[in-house]
Amino acid sequence: MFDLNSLNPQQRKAVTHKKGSLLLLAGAGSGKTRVITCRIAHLLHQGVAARQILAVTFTNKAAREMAERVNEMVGKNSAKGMLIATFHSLCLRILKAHIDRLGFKKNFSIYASSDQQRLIRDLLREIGAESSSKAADQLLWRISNAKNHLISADKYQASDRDPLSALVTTIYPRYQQALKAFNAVDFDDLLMLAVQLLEQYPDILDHYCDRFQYQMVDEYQDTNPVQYRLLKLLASSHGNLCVVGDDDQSIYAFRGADVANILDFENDFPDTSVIKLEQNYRSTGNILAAANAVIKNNKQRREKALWTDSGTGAKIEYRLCEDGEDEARQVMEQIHIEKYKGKLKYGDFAILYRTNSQSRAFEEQLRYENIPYVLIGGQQFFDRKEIKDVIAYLKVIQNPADEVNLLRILNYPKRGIGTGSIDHIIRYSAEEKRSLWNILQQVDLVPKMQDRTAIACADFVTLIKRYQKRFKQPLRLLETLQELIAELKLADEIYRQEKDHQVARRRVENQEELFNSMAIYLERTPQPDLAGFLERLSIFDDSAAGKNDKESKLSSDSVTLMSLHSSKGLEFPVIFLAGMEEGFLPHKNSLADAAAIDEERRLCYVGITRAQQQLFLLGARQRRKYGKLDQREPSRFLSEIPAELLLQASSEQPAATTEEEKDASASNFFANMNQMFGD
DNA sequence: GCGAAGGTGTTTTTT
DNA sequence: ACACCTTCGC
Repeated sequence: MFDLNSLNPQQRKAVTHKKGSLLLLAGAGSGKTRVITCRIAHLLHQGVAARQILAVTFTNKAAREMAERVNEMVGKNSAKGMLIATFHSLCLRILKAHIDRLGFKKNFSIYASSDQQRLIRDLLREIGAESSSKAADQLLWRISNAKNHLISADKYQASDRDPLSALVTTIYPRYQQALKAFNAVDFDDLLMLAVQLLEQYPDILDHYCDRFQYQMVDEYQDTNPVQYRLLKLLASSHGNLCVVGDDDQSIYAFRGADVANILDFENDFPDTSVIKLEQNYRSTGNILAAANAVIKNNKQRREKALWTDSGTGAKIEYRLCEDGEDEARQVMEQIHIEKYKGKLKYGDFAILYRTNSQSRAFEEQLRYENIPYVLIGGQQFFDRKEIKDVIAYLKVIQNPADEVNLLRILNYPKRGIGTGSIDHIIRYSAEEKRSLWNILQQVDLVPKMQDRTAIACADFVTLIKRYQKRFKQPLRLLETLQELIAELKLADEIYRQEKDHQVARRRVENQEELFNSMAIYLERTPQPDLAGFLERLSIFDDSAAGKNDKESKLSSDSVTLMSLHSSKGLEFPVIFLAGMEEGFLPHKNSLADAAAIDEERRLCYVGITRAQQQLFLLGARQRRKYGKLDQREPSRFLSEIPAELLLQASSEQPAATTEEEKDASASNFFANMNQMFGD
């Protein structure tokens, strides 16, 4: 249970607020997650049924953590029936129940970026346009943007000022048609189609309004127009919407987030109560002072006065390093020192950076030092070809209309259906206006087909159908997956294609990781099925990913590596903010645009405010880039931090490359240690 | 259908 | 620098 007296007056007011809309402006570290969870507990306590409560977050991690905390507070049983979901999983739920009204079948596929890419490139090729992956990415970006702004394919307008938009007007409708023909939706469709359903069908809207009498949204400053519309619809009948956010932590403008949503909330929802949470319970005074000093350089923001009563704490340290490798080494050194000095665990440290590619140097160094770590984000696991191949099979088994994935596996592993035959079948399917799967089932009716190819196609169809049956047995999902991979002899295929045995073995092991994902899924799901497993995979639930790191999973005492974006909402005793350089933070793509620079500054603010006790800022003088050396400048944000808060050090050492030099740097580490504890 | 050779881009952030 | 992809010759 929780104690209302343990909350400060503003928090208490927020927790006990019952009906009507509520805007909670919660500064970093002001205990907002605690307020949300307490509020849920309080509602339950007041007799609100769990199933009437909806809490929406942006990330699966946040959703999971919130659910855990509520469970701890009120017990698993009382929390049963409550829905804590991300925007995407909430919408997926809505679609799964009602998507047939929009002309899709319930076994629809979800297209992630690689599927989208393939599809767009095919469409570009069809109309004879350049179909490079870059061109496809640009188009997908535009289409995604349109969807985020609720602009459907028929409403999309080309603009003279935007040379690419003409192409979007041709491709976007075709893309949507193809998706529908393949019984597939993409990530943005999850939201857009859910909104369409709620707008077009009052009975569906009523059902959800009625079901979710109390709604809470975390990180409201990051909502984009579709998400805003969705919330507005869901709260339309009762207005019991409680949104929590901080305009200073708005960092998702690039995917359509509009800070105006939080700034105008009071106008949108009449009779809104506004509560500000300004007391910070996370960081030391110095860290807060630095954060405040940086963020105050932004013009458009709600003035907030974060304060703490927990003392000034240690100074913030800035290290100017020689290069990227040196930067990583400095972090390792500091981890050893702090761990020894402060009796900290590895799990108390996080290394944050602007771009995921920066993780590599740290990973190498952590591995070299045998320090356990977890890498958050970067969907590289599912981006691996060998994983995508297996998932393609599963998607086709689930939904044979999915032609992107059907074509991916039709001749993989090789079964004697060459590119010529495939082209022939595709052409025939277009002429007959029948789906590929439809044609394949009666491939003997296709004219001018070689017998051998026809037999191969028929065998393929039999295989898929056989597994469709097998995967219907929920208790044998794992075994069936293993049988499928064994029957396809995918391991042999990998060893045949990949000459390097080490690499090949790694790939095979990666495929086997999917078994772990499946096992985890089966453990956690009351009524498992193939569709549910695929959903988990495509919605990037990192718990479903099984993650490639077994050790760090088991002994969760690991250093955390992640991008600034994924660090939002988290906190660590010691934070290393790496790459404090112009071009990284602010990122080079935002240098020309003042609004973008402000967003980078908020990103910096987010990073600083993750630290509870100690903050280390690092940057390099030079970095290796495409093999060349690149000179770097310290980030402008560094100069916005008052000098008296900073302890500066610059690494004089040239980059150590040989083993002897590495030893030298190790002895240097002990020299530093002695210096620290000498007197 | 295979392998070699040459060409390309990679590095913004997420569901 | 390197991995990945496409293309071309067989």
